[in-house]
Amino acid sequence: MQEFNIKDVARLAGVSIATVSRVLNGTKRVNPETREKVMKVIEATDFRPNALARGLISKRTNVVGVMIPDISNEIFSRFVNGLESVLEPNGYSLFLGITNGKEETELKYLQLFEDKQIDGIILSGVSYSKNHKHFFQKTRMPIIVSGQQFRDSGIPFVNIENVAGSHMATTYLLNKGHKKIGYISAPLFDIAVGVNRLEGFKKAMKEWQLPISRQSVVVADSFKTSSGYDAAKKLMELSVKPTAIFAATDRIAIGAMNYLYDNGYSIPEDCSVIGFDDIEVSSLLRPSLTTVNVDYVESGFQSGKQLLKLLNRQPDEVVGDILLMPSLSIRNSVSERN
Amino acid sequence: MQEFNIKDVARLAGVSIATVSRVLNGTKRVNPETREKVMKVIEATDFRPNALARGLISKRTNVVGVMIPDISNEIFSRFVNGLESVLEPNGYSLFLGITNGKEETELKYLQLFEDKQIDGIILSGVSYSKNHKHFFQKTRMPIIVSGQQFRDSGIPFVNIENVAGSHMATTYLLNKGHKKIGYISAPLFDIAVGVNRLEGFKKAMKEWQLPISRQSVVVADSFKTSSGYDAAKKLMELSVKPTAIFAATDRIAIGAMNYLYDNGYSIPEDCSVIGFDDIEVSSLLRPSLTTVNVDYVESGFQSGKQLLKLLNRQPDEVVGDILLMPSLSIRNSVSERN
DNA sequence: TTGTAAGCGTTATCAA
DNA sequence: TTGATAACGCTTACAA
Repeated sequence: MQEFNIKDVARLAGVSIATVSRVLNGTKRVNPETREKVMKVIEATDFRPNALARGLISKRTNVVGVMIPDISNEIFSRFVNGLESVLEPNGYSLFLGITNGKEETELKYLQLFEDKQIDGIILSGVSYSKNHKHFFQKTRMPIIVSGQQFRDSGIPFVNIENVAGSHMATTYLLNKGHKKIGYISAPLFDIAVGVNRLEGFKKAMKEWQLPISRQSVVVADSFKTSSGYDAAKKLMELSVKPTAIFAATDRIAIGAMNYLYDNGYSIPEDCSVIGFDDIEVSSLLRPSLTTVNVDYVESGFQSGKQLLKLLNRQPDEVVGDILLMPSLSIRNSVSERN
Repeated sequence: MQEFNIKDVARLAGVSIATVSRVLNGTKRVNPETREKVMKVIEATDFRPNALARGLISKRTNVVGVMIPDISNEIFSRFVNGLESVLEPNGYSLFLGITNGKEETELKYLQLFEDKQIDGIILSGVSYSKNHKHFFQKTRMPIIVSGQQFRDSGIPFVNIENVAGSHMATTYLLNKGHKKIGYISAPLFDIAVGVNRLEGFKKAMKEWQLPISRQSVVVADSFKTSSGYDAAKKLMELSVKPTAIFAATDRIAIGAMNYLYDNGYSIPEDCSVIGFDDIEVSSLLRPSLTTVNVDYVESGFQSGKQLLKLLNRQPDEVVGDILLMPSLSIRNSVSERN
């Protein structure tokens, strides 16, 4: 590949390879004159040191491994975006592991990260099996997990205040006069998005001393739009129709909106809709979707920052967890109700 | 990092490191018994060879560098998705370079790819300066470029039939009876999306012997929704309003739709809208957007396949270019007109 | 079939 | 301040 190596540079500059290495790394003192001489050769030959050889001995590769289930999901791509914005300026590049949600692939990448002597790992949307746990216990790699937390693993996390977020959305609806609120939950195997967001809804309803009928909470089959569509159907076919629907994710909310649209309900007059995530589409829809804004770019940014802390930490320094507070993006899908 | 190395395995198995290496690589014949013995130690110790050391000598890293301007842009994230779906099963992992459109960052990653002895490069949405050209001429790395083409570079490309696509969309409008069509072009510095798509529009109009007034073609300031909004405003303020708007990208089309919606025009009754790309939102909008479907996942898939060909090619084998034909996604934003 | 030993291109250690 | 030289962990001739 590269014709030139450090040996050639040393020869051309009339010094030893050790000196060239010192110039390259800025380590230790080098006589300005020799330094100049070497630099000239380096520039003239366009020499660049082999990163593999470098990493082999120095044990540092300046690469961070990122593992996510799906890059074409906006939530993760924005996360990676935020990650990159803090890691790149600090000299780290990204090694991307896309798992498609398969545990087997997850474990494969975890091993690959070690094989390649990557400096640190960022995880988001990955499972937490016995095998994972085993890996986490054995490895010495710095790890940050985002959008979830691995209980008792000691792995620092960056997560969203999901409970507070849905509490916020529910309270907003309640303040607007809605009492009959239908909740479309995300699948409950997802603790953060499924369980926690439902919890925030229940909490707010309880605070207003409003009962939650069994039928008014529908658990969507998946995170897809179509599941929101189906769930909204169930909700609107109840004898007591809700005046507002709160969906655990924007995608699900959009499915619900489409059901309403397709069946002649006007939004928000006949039924208000509120979502969670604030994906890009939400502001583009007409009516635009009122939703809980989660800054996934920021989440990536913070995750990257935490990893940098782990990478540069002092022996006794502790890197804590981070919880990001969502906010409300008020748009046009919710109206007043008496 | 890894406590164990090949030496330890060799010692524990009572063989030489060369034998362990042979077992590891399946190269050359190894006595089944010794092989068994070694395998047992490998499994018992959970030994995994150091990829850096391996790459250093073998000159292969099983890593492909991917360079794109923005991962949070759906078009690129789907592209990466397609790429991964063909590269991962073939044993390659992705090294991701996000450039944010900065030439400086592009060049940095190009060098990084070489430093890290990456096996091949996939480029999409990158510029083509003198420096780039220089790099491409010097490097021996297999490269595939997608969504664009580097003239006279000899670099195989995978691209979309942009001219045919917009010709198709225009013809569709014409067949629906539209004669006064407003075209919102993407910025013209982008050859593929700006120039080529405009060309297809003009071609179709010419075939129908319809004149194109100067005002009926508006070049958007950017690829953003807001630019589509502004452009639609210009179009609808003309003395002769168009009965249909063709926007060079869905994002721009959505901006146009929002302008129409906000100003009391109903779609498609008052004005039809057609887009290009078929991003996810388009099917979610109400009315859903009729648009030219471009399969970016497929584009990534094909790019990956072409790179694999380059990586495994015979000395005299030629890897050609690929042009992907888009199709029409007919939805509800276009109506008949007399 | 197996082992010895020479690299791969760096950094790090120790003298000089 | 500089230069030999020994690692780093592996693959691969070449010998045995």
